[in-house]
Amino acid sequence: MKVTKTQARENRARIVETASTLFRERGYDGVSVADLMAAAGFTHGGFYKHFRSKADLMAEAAASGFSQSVANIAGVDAAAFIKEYVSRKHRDALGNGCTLAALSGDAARQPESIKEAFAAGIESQLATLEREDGAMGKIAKREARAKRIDTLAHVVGALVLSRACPDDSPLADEILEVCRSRILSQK
Amino acid sequence: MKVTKTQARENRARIVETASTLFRERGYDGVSVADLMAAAGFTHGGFYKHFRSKADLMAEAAASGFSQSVANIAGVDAAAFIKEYVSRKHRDALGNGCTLAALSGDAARQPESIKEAFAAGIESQLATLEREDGAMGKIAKREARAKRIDTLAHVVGALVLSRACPDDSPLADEILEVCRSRILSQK
DNA sequence: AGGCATAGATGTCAACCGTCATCTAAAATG
DNA sequence: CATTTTAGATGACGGTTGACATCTATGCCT
Repeated sequence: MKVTKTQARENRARIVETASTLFRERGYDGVSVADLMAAAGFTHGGFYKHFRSKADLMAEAAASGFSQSVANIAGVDAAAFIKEYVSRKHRDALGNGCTLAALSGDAARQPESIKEAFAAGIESQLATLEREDGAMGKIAKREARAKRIDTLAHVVGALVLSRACPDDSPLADEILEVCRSRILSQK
Repeated sequence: MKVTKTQARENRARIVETASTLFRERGYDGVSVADLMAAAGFTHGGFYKHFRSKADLMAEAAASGFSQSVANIAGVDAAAFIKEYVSRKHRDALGNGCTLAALSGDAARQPESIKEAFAAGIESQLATLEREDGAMGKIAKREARAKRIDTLAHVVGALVLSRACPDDSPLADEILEVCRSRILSQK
């Protein structure tokens, strides 16, 4: 059955959003096109009317995940960001959490087009963390960027490591708590 | 054809080692049992004479990767470890690099038995980094462990993020260099 | 030396993969 | 209102997946 042009665009967006969540939960190889379309409420056939390939969707879904993250952290200061990011709640919310933490490992083995989406996602994440700009010299500016990159890597590493531990294991929580307090104090 | 008992044990070990490398390169879902056995020089049929399932092998391969890492960093001091870990060479050596950096993202979606192998791997990694023990009070000891956990998360995050960027992209190198110098200086 | 146990080869299984050709019914266009 | 366009459904394709049953030839134990 056919559908309004606007409806079709909405459906497409729904596929991308569903994919974004599903990929974070199960990884790129853990989600088939048929799974995905079923989760979005369609049969698998229509997929290729919207996307040229699964890889194309992977890149779009990543971009969607990043812009969702950016929207979530817009307006919060560095300390609040760290506290939310390095938390049990975030760790246990795989499908709705940060795309970087959930899929960077997978992205490393994917085609260049997806890595480009990740690089763009990292940059936009860094730009959003930029809260204390104002008047700054060149050196201070470079230093501020370095600090943001370093902090981002740090929080991602903490989350990734904690998630690799068994659910509810002491080590998983210890990693989170230790890293959270240390990242905050050295900011 | 049958084979000596020792030969069979060697063959089994070869399968585990091959798996350890292949999994790091392509992820758990990116390596089929047939691929793996072929890479180790066998046909796929014999696999289930050695392992109860693919998941069983995944856990063993992870353990093998961790003990390889531990052997590599035994005897080096913290600064040298950081310099080697957060380097282009390590980043570009996926199959021979740290299992934590290559597969933690995948492990998060795997059965509990594999996460247990990762938790054990993290602990042994921490124990190996323990170089400056000597006489220490309880508080100092806890502080030292916290520092090691924090550093491990930090270096893993740096590598994971750098690998998610396009090959030879400026951002990939920037992340590595920024994080390396910052982790070293704040040690 | 002879029978048993077993490593590995071979082949098969149903389920699944990404991709696409085809059909359809309704929306868009005129 | 007639024509063209197209979103989505259906179904099929060649290939691959993890798993396992079977066979065979050989090392092992008595």
